[in-house]
Amino acid sequence: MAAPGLRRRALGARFRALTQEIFMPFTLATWNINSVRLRAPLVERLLGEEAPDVLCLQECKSPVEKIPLETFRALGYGHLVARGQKGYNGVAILSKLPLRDAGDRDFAGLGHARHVAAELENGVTIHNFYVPAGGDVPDREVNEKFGQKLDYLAEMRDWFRSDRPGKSILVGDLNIAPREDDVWSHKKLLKVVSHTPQEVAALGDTQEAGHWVDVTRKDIPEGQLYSWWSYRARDWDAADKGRRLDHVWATPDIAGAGHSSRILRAARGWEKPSDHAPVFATFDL
DNA sequence: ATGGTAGGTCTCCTA
Repeated sequence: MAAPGLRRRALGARFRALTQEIFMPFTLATWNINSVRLRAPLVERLLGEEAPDVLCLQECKSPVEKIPLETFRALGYGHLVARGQKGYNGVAILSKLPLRDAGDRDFAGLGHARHVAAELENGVTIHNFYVPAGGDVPDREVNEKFGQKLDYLAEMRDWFRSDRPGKSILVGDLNIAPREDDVWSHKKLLKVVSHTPQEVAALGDTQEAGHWVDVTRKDIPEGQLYSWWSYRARDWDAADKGRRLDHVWATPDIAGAGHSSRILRAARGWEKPSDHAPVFATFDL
C-alpha cells in the first residue's frame, strides 16, 4: 500500500492524464483560397496571425507537388494531405498535427480533385470538400453543370447513408447557402444557383444522411452570416451581398465538443483577396 | 435587364 502522499500524487497524475485525454482542443479553419500559389502569402498571413491547428483549403488550382509546402512548413505546418489537378479545383489539408491520408472519392464521376480525407492521431477524420458550383442556370435540362452538382450531392448522400460516419468533421466550400439568413436576400436569390430550393433540399438530404450537425449554426444560431462576397461588386464590404457557402459540420458524437465558431471577414479585405473568407471552429476532444 | 471581376491556361474555361 502506497503512502497517502504518494497516492495523492499518483491520482493527480492520473487526473491530469485523463483531463488531457479529454480536453485536447484543436482549432480548424476552412478557406476557399482561389489559387494556393498566387495566394501563398495570404495563407502565411492566416497561419501566422490565427494559427489554426488544421487548415483545409479548396480551389488550390495546383498539382499537389507545386503547393509551396516548404513555406508553410517553416511556420510549423509540416503535414499535408492533398489532391490536385492542373488549373482547376484541388483540395488540401495543411496541419501542425500529424495526419494520416484517409483517401478520396470521385463523386459523380467527374474526375475532379474535389474531396480528400485525413485522420488525426485522436481518431477524428476530417473530410475536405469542394462541391461543384453548378453553373448559372438552375435547370439540369439546359445546364449540365447544375445536374453534376445535384448528382455530386446525391452521391455524397448515398455514401453517408451506406457508411454512416462517426468521429468526423466535414468542411469545405459546399457552394450552397441553405438558410434564409445565409444570404443577403432570400427572395432575390431563390432562382440563383447556390440558394435554390432544389439545392437546399439536396444539401439537407446529404446532411441528414450522415446525421451531420452544422457546427457554425450550432454556435451562431441567429443572424446574417456570410463567407463569400462576389469579386464583381463595386464595393463588396459596403454592399455586403454575401452568402454562406463554406461550412463546418461534425457527426453527433463530437459535435458537442465544437465551439467558438467564427468567420474571418477581415480576410476578404486583404490585399489581392480570395472571394471567400475563412471559417473557424474549435473542438475540445 | 444587364454586366460586373478574377485565376489559369493558351485563347477560353470556370467561378
